Amino acid sequence: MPVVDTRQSAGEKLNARPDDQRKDIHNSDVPLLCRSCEARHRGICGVFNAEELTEFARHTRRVNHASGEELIGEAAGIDSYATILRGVVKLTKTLKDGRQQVVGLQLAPDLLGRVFGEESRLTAETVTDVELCKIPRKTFESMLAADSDLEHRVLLQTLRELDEARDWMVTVGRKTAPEKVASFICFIATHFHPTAALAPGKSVSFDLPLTRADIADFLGLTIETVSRQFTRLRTDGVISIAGNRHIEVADLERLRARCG
Amino acid sequence: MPVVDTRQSAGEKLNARPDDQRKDIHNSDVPLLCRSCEARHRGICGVFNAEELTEFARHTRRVNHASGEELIGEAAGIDSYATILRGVVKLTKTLKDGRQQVVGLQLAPDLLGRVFGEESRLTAETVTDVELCKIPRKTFESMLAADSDLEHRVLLQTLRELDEARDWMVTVGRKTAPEKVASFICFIATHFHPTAALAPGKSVSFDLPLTRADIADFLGLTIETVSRQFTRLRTDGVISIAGNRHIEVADLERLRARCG
DNA sequence: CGCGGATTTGAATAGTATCAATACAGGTGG
DNA sequence: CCACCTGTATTGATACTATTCAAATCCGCG
Repeated sequence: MPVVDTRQSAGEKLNARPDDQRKDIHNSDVPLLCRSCEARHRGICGVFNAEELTEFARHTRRVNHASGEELIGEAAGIDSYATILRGVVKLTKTLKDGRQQVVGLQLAPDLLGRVFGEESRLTAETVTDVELCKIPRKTFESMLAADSDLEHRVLLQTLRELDEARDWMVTVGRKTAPEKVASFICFIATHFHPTAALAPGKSVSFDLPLTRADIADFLGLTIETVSRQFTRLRTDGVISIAGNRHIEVADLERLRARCG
Repeated sequence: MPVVDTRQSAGEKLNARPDDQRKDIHNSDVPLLCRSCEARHRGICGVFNAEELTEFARHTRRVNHASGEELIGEAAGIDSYATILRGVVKLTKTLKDGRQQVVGLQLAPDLLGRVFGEESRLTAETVTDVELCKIPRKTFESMLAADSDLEHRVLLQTLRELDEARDWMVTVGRKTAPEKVASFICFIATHFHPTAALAPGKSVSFDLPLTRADIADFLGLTIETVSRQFTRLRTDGVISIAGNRHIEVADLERLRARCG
């Protein structure tokens, strides 16, 4: 079953803080680069006022990555953190013989990088074109040590990731292949296109950010099984598929009924 | 593969803070209840100096629970947090038809309860006799808001839980039944009996805190399959079993070789 | 010692993986 | 604009792992 997205309530919690009005008044002083940035409101840097943001932006650097690039390798040293501005990143773990498991999906405005970790315990790889706002590791860590509001936001994101990971453990560990695939489509529909979830009865359509191979690695299945389940959902009239990636869900409730 | 336990380094990080010596000088002022408490050093309350601890202890209450008791129900309101002083607690999620997945195991000195969560998204159940140090929800949350060191410790625990959850996703999603069971025994040996991990070549023995049913729910298998794999490990001479629960691992490396 | 729950063992079955071949989509260059 | 080409996805036949159902055995405990 899909997670309740805590981002909304997290934002409210922070916006309720007393010093927040001041931040809004200084809106016009925010760095040019940040002014149109969505992450500034919902992401990690949302805790900063104009002054802090200027200082922060001095160290950041926007970087683009094509789909399929490895951002962080397993057991690689971490030299920077990044906020995702656009696109989707998959977090994977790989066994010695090559079997792979996707352990998380991140998108704007998530923070990328395991805080307080000496080295990465997983691989981060882009699955779409991605735009990042990078900041050097040391810089971010000292800001984190100095700013407990910033650390608070990191905690909120970490808690959300933990909730999500645990939801997926149920799906991966206890659901059947048909249920897994239905759950995956539900997950994408509700998390990547939040408006969809709010229109019960209406049809929802979107592009899957992942290949069948990625979906298989996410669900602990093979590509063939994933494909067969997509076909089954299509022939049963629960979804329609256009050009492999584009999915239209006629009725989310009917899909949910198949999630176990 | 087992996680590197971050508790040690977390403790060091905090102990390195400048105000820490002061805390030690006042050791004799710590509340009687806390003085012999292991959790005070490694757990959440390790951030407090004597004064703070006295204030903290004014709100806490020690509670005992027998094995098999439900501490928090799924979708139940949370009215208190607790530090585990002794015993093991399993965190589970259940599908509508009763299929269950264990999504985490907690033991002393872990904090029990999803911070900033309106209601629990999982069930917490004791699997051994358990002793808790409970504190009312509101009290703990206001301390959390006021004390960023406390929040820092919560963040460290959350990060550790996230790492662990992701490790298990690989095991549950991508390993075979024999590998899953071997991984589980390894996990218990290294996490619940940390000294064991430090004695390569030497035999390790311990009691499993979980029943076959719990292990099955943890690994996404059936009891029968778990049992068969235990038998196989026994007949292969990798482990020996006494009275169902007691396990002796002759050579951890041989067990590790079967973890995939 | 005997009871009840937990565990082990066995045989049959179902579900998913594997191996192999085909079809399709999307991009490239003529 | 179309034909080609490559990587991706689908489909099919078979093998195998883990589940299911059933029965026997073991363990802890009164």
